[in-house]
Amino acid sequence: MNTLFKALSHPVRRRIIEMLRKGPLASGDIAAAFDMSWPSITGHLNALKDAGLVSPERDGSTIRYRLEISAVEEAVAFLMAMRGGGPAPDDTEPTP
Amino acid sequence: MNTLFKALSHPVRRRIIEMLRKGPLASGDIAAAFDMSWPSITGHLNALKDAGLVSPERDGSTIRYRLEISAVEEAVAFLMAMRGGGPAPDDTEPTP
DNA sequence: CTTGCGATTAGGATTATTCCTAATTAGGCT
DNA sequence: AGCCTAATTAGGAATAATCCTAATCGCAAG
Repeated sequence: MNTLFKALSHPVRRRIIEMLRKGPLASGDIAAAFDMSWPSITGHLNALKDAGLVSPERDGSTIRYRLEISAVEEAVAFLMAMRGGGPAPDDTEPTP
Repeated sequence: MNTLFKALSHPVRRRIIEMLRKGPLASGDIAAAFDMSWPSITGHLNALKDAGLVSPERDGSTIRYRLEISAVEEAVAFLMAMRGGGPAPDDTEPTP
């Protein structure tokens, strides 16, 4: 859960998620959309992957990243549980 | 929006939010619930306040913090817009 | 095999977070 | 006034995040 919210805490990573709403994109296409070096984007993609928010799939030489909507849902559910009257959500996985 | 998600990205801050679900709490009561110095908790409370997630109210010598549910809703709405088919959410306020 | 393109890893500099102790402010009480 | 409790601010050390350039890996043609 911590990895998930940490991943969501950077504007570039949120923008990447938005870009992937319409479908998977190649790493290079994502990098081209930012005024930032390609290796930096790879770092952000790794953060998103570690959070379960995206998953890479190879297709020949290019690597496409697909949005994993379930992880977004997980974050939504957590926040809803946070403000709702139900049981307190379990926020395991403390800072490593 | 960035301040909001940054505030949500720390487990202690999320736990503070959970604590405030049932009603406002004094700064000291919050600090007592953590194995952490009081000044550190003050720092986290300031982060939450800057994000609009909590608001302090003085009552005599104690200061009580109240959860601002609207800010949580804002985060929920943003995430739902992120995975939904509607227009892309505006993620203004880039990294300062 | 070699060359080229897509992409990631490695290493390092810079900046931001996090947390502590010590000092300070603010209010209530005698 | 003086003192005590509640809480914050100040300053600094340790850690983590961010971003770059240079080097490397993986695959597909020629």
